[in-house]
Amino acid sequence: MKIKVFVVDDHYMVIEGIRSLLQNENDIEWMGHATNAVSCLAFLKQQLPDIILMDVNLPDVSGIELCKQVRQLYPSVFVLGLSTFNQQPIIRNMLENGASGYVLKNATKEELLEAAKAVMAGKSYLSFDVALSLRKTDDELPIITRREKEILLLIADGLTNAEMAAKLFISIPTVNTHRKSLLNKFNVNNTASLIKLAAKHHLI
Amino acid sequence: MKIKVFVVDDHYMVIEGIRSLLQNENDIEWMGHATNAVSCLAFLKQQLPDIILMDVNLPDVSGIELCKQVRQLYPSVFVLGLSTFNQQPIIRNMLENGASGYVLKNATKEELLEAAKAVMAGKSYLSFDVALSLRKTDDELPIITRREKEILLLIADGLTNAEMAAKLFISIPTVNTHRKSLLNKFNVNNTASLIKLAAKHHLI
DNA sequence: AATAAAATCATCTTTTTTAATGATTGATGC
DNA sequence: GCATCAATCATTAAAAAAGATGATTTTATT
Repeated sequence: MKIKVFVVDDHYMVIEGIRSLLQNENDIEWMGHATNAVSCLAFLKQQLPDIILMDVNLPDVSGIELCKQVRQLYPSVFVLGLSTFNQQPIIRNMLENGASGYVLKNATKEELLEAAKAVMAGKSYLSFDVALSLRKTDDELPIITRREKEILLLIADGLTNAEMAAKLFISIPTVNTHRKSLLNKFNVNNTASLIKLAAKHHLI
Repeated sequence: MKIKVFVVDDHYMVIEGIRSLLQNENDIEWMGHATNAVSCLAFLKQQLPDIILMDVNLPDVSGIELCKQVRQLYPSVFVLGLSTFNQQPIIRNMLENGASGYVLKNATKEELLEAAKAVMAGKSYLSFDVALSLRKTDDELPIITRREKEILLLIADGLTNAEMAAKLFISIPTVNTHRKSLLNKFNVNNTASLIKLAAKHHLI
């Protein structure tokens, strides 16, 4: 029984690369590809693969959203996240939305096959670097509350405390409190460092 | 006379994709690949391709640096930049360091061939989106001076004006002046917006 | 050599942020 | 029901950034 694989990625080179890597594998059946979320969903109405290799950066809908939809509509289809960068929040998000694993684009053929087989066996698979960085992140990225995140985004948009207070219907001292706890949690001394860190972790 | 092509990219999928796309082309001779700058330079000591397809994000040295070195050591070898994202400052930098063009990783086989031929004919080639965004950038990304850039980096590192002044052996008002002209040039009102914008454009 | 651009410094004012402390209310989880 | 945490607000003060203007000295560029 071959593993039916489908790829969603907006880069032809990557699609072609995966196809080329897997084409002579006896265990793999290539079902085709899509370059965006819409055509991926259209394809799934016709046929169901066993595994979708899914890039997280798609031109229309984000891979995270697509992953969520696919898993809801077709629970039998496993999703393997795929991307160039080792971005913890995104990877975390993919996994929370039903992805069975995550491989980076520098994966070898062997790693791809290993991942596919692990997923088909009901296990999950993470590239070594991904697993490593996910573990590290737990310690490094502070846990911030809903409200703090909201404030963070507004700070990044350049609002002053007064503007945020008006926008959120709360008092200026309250905004200030959240702001201070952000600085505390991220262990920085001023807005500049805060925004830089947040940008680095793709929070804004 | 076939065009001899060599690829430098740290993603196997991309290398394999390009190889697969070009392998049946009569005009193209595949010379091999490297996954980092060091092995690329090692290869060039043995043989010289006509064109190097070069990713800008390499694990050891940046593509920009590698491009510069290759062009200095082997002026007959053309470099075509290659990357996932349409990052204006990086692209600009590659071109300034001798690259003959730039293609995105969602390029089709046709586009790759067109780019290769253009480069061999002494022309330069830019993906449509790249050309578009480079033109747009001229208006959108302000030109900042050396000193301003220096200040920008220090602000992002969380230094206060006083700390920067001490570090750069200049007065606090001077730091302030640079800081204000940064806000002016980026057309923002405060540090938060400035850092966010700078991060977006990969300046910090 | 002349012009323009960059880097430097000064003064003064206003706005904003950061800091330090304390306190109340409501929700969540055990 | 009790403990914990999130979210709210208050007061006061110091530090920092932002805004407005003007001026001098290097450094590039033509």
